Amino acid sequence: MRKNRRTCDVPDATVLRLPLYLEKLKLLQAIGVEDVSSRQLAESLDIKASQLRHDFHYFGGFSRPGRPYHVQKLVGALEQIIGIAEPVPTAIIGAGHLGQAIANYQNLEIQGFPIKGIFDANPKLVGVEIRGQPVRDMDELEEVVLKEKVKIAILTVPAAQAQLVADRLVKAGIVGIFNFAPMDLKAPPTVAVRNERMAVGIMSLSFKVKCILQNMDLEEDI
Amino acid sequence: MRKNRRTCDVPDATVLRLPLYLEKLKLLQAIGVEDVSSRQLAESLDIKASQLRHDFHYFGGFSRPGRPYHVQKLVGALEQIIGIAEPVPTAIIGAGHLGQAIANYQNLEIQGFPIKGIFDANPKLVGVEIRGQPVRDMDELEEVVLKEKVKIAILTVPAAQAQLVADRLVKAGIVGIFNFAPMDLKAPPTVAVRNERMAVGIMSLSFKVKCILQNMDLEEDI
DNA sequence: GACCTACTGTTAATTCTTGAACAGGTTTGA
DNA sequence: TCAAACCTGTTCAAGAATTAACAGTAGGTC
Repeated sequence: MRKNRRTCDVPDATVLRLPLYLEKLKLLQAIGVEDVSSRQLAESLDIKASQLRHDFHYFGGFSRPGRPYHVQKLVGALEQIIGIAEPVPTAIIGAGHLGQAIANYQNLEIQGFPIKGIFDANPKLVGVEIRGQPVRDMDELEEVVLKEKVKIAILTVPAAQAQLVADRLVKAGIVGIFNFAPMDLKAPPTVAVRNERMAVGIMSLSFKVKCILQNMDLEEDI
Repeated sequence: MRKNRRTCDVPDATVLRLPLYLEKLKLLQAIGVEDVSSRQLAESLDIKASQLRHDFHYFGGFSRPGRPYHVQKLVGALEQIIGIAEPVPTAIIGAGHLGQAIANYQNLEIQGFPIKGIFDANPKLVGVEIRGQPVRDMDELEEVVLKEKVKIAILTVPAAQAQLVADRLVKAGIVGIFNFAPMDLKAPPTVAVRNERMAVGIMSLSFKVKCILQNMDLEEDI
């Protein structure tokens, strides 16, 4: 019991690296590599080996000292830790371009997030088939969430409706919300929310672009 | 000159918050608010006021001591810093669902990133109109980048082609690449790259979901 | 004018992250 | 059997980021 609790008390920075480790390891697995050392794995991810071992140390016991990691075991362990050892039923709310883009992204299913429902309020979209399943009316939301035991909702509705929909999802028993609407959602602490902001991404890129251009100008002046 | 250089020597963590500040400030501006204190602004963003002042301190001189910030001035200053005071010509490479979703996201243009070209290798997509402009063939890429002075490219092509396209973009003189392909791009240091990984987002969410579910189980057991 | 309140810019302290170091354990090969 | 080459788990130091504290200014009010 204590161990479970400890497993969750991990820095965010580490949690964000776990998927990267998993991805690389699956790649290695696919080409038949059996063992990998912390140095090899870290190098391919452009981080320090000590950091990787440090990260793994939060969970402990991925290898025995002296031996490199066993790729397959490590993949299994990471899937357990991330919580995708069992598929996590997922729904997409909002079947606009972004919702469709995500629904069509087949890797989602492979990575452990089968799409159990796609919803939209627009009657023109309801009924349209996306990757073999129909877009459903928002009315069916609670019913499907309950029946399919949906745990995670991917929210791609307009900002104006995002909080409203989120409240419905929370009431329906959703545990995690992946929000693409350009606004920060509020939810009780029993629901995990991740706000994905495209604007943040492109603006932080723009900042760096501006710096590069300035430096180029400076060097020209010399 | 020195000041410019200093302006770029800012922690990533701070840079990532600048767009959030800007967004909130624009909202305030839209409803006619003229002044805002660090405490008010920080509270609405769920961060500490001291952190906000600390962030602004890297650039300096947004207000004079004793007086709150002037919303309009602050918006202008942040736009300068982020590099969107002048529009930044942008292109989208890959007109699949994700590319179309981004192209249709009108806020991009408003926020300073006008789309000067949408490209795809698929002949079936070439010519299709998206928000008033045709999808172009990849052959035209270099020409358009040069003519329209495109600075940032949004990459939504399959992982297998991402690096190839990126190399072409770099050669063509692109300064920033916003990469949505599930792989880390390599580029020379004169080109800023931001790799956006959806898998990382949903998996880190899954980790938290798992922790919440475990804690709920634990409490039930008591 | 004097005082009180609200505010910023700046520095100092604290907390979090990262990176280095090292104490063993394992295998290989002479 | 012993040494050399690797390897991990763990601890410790260095470096960043966040938060708190404070000095000093501005404006309002009596």
